[in-house]
Amino acid sequence: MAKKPSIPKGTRDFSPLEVQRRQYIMNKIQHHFELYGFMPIETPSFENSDTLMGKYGEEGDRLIFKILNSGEYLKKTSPELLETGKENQLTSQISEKALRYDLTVPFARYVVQHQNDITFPFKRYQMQNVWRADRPQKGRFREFTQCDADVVGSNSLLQEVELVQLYDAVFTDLNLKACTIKINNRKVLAGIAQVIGADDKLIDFTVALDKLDKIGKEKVQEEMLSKGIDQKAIDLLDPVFSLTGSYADKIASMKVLLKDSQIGLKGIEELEFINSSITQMPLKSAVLDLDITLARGLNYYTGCIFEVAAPEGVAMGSIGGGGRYDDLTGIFGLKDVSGVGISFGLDRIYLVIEQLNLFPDSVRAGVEVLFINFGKSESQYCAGWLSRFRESGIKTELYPDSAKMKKQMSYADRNAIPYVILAGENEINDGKLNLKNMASGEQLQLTPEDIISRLR
RNA sequence: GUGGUUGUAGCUCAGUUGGUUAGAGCGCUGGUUUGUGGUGCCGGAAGUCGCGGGUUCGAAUCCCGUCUUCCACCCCA
Repeated sequence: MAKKPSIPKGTRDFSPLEVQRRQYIMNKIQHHFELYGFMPIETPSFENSDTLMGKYGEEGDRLIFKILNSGEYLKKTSPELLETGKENQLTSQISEKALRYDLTVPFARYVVQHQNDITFPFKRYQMQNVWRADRPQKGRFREFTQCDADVVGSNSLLQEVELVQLYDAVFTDLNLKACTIKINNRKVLAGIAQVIGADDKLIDFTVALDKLDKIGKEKVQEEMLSKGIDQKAIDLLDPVFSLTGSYADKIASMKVLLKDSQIGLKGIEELEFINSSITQMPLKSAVLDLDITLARGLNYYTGCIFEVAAPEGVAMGSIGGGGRYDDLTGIFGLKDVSGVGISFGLDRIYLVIEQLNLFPDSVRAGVEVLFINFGKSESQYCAGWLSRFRESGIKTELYPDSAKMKKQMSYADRNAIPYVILAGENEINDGKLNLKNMASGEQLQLTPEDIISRLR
């Protein structure tokens, strides 16, 4: 046998059942996107490199899949550059295109490029693959699907409120109870950094703080120290480390800490508004939780940030994330257009639903009815009814060969086809069909019309 | 990018201190009354033991390299 073919690491094939289940999730998400007034768009799988590079931070740039130029790609570069190995310069010379890393940046590019055709505020959704040159691990792939909904051209905090409700609506519909929607605000983080006198270390500070629930207070403090944040500043952070209680309690203590930071208080005010709005229209199954340590999110976020954690007991990274970005389109030359959006991680949601056994049995591939093939004349008799069944919306197939009954029956069995129809000489003479229920074994001689009305 | 882990039939895995034709279960396939599947019984096909190199009389087994799997870190959906 020839060497077995394979696929690149971090990619997957999907079986019929898996595709069916992915579509089940996507259909729910799409349904709610549209209920909330979002319109679909699609963008190319790859963009010009300069559209993507520099938007996700240094780490992000490293993880962008670059596409090698076609033709004589070394022509533009010089031997010296190859020798010295200055990768950044070299990459930009031999690669001018890259696979998209997320859907938000291409969307910002889309908005700027088509600004004259767009009526603001513009609400779009997009469900497409993205690629990251990451090392695969649990729930992490190099090719995966994101489902994004964003609004650009509105500063209103009502958008944030709606997006929280949208998260809740989708997860409720997927029967994924008790997801935690964590919320924080970049302004609050900036405020804290300001108050402790570490404005210039904002990124290091937030990255370290983000790890609090994972590695604990001591380790976080160590990391901050090692990044050059001084002990006095870290001492000032104590109230943040020991923040407990309800959303409102946390807000109250943060107000005290941030009393001298204008930007910090602005962030608190935003968080307060969202909470009071949600309190008036309670979520159906998700929990909104203020998490001051939540810092992640890409470079471009400026206001509220979101992250969704799977239900308790499921070990999985975040299954969704998003936030407000005030100036993403500014990078592409369109000022003063604020955007806010959320993303659903299809692949991780799939894994969570699978682990919790929440895929409905009705989500399955394959037909509902198999006609057993008894031979040429019998299958011709069936052929007419096949079309009638299909026109009635019943997924139907005829076994292609007049193979042994055993083989045909076990085909039905293994494909979990619920009904089999036997039509041999006797049935043809009576003008009937023999309908067999595979689960119960029950068999009935019925007219084709009877069967259609039963199955429809 | 860092650290660890894995790779033997289609699938899940055994394989003893390196020693004759590499095994099991499941699956596949044929038979078991010629119009009846999921359980039984009997038979069969299928693996240059991830790939490349090395040590050895001899390597699935030891060494080196490489790719792959999975996990943690970094980062993220």
